[in-house]
Amino acid sequence: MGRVPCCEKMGIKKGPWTSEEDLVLVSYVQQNGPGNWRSVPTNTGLMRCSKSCRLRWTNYLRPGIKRGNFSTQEETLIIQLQALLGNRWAAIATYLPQRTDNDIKNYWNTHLKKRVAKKDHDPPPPPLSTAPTPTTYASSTENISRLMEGWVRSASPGKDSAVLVRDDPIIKKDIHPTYDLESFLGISYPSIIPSPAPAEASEIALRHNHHYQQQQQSFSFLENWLLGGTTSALSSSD
DNA sequence: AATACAAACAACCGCAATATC
DNA sequence: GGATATTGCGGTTGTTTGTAT
Repeated sequence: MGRVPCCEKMGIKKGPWTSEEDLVLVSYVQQNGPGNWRSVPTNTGLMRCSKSCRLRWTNYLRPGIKRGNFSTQEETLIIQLQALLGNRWAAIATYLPQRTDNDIKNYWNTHLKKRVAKKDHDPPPPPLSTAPTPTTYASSTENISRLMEGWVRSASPGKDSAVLVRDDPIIKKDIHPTYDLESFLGISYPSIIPSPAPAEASEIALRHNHHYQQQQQSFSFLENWLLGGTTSALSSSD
């Protein structure tokens, strides 16, 4: 017996996700947590395969994702890590916790690969600062706000929709930067990633800090939105 | 203003690894 | 221990958007 597809092919919707679909997925994950993706289409009524749901969540809707332009530091880090690790995007992504592997991969393929090829003979990039410049770290707040923004325009806000972000179980299980690599690269991580420490301790610290930051952001926006401050919440999310 | 082309991004596909029964 | 289910990962493709002609 061969491997069965993750879902029936018939009736499965493909292509870009709509705001409504995003909301349904976010709402479901907030209630049930990520995982058991196979049951997501069944339980939500989404005409998407489980894999598509997982990918959408992982790459776009998951809390803590930073979107938008890559900073110079991030670029440099990606270039160095790619040189070291090759196209192991998931591994590289662990050093940029707020970027997805897909995002990094896309950025590499569209920007950095060419640049590196072009600058092969150029001097190496300057060393990374130990104090990363503040960046406009978006979180799920922005991701969700974007989809809500579109959704609010086309739907009644009274509609049964998102559930508050009350928990953040989404911490990649393999966030364990190799500290040897860190020292090799001459970098230090932002405060959310502790200095060399036992892997477990660092993961706990990371989880705690990450969790806290997201809660701060998610609560303010989502609670405002759900408690009636839709417009102001949307405009203040920037 | 219209068209062609390129770049950027989102999503899909297939395989591999891991978990569960 | 083997079969099956689930999840993760990397490569690739499709669509959208921006720019040049």
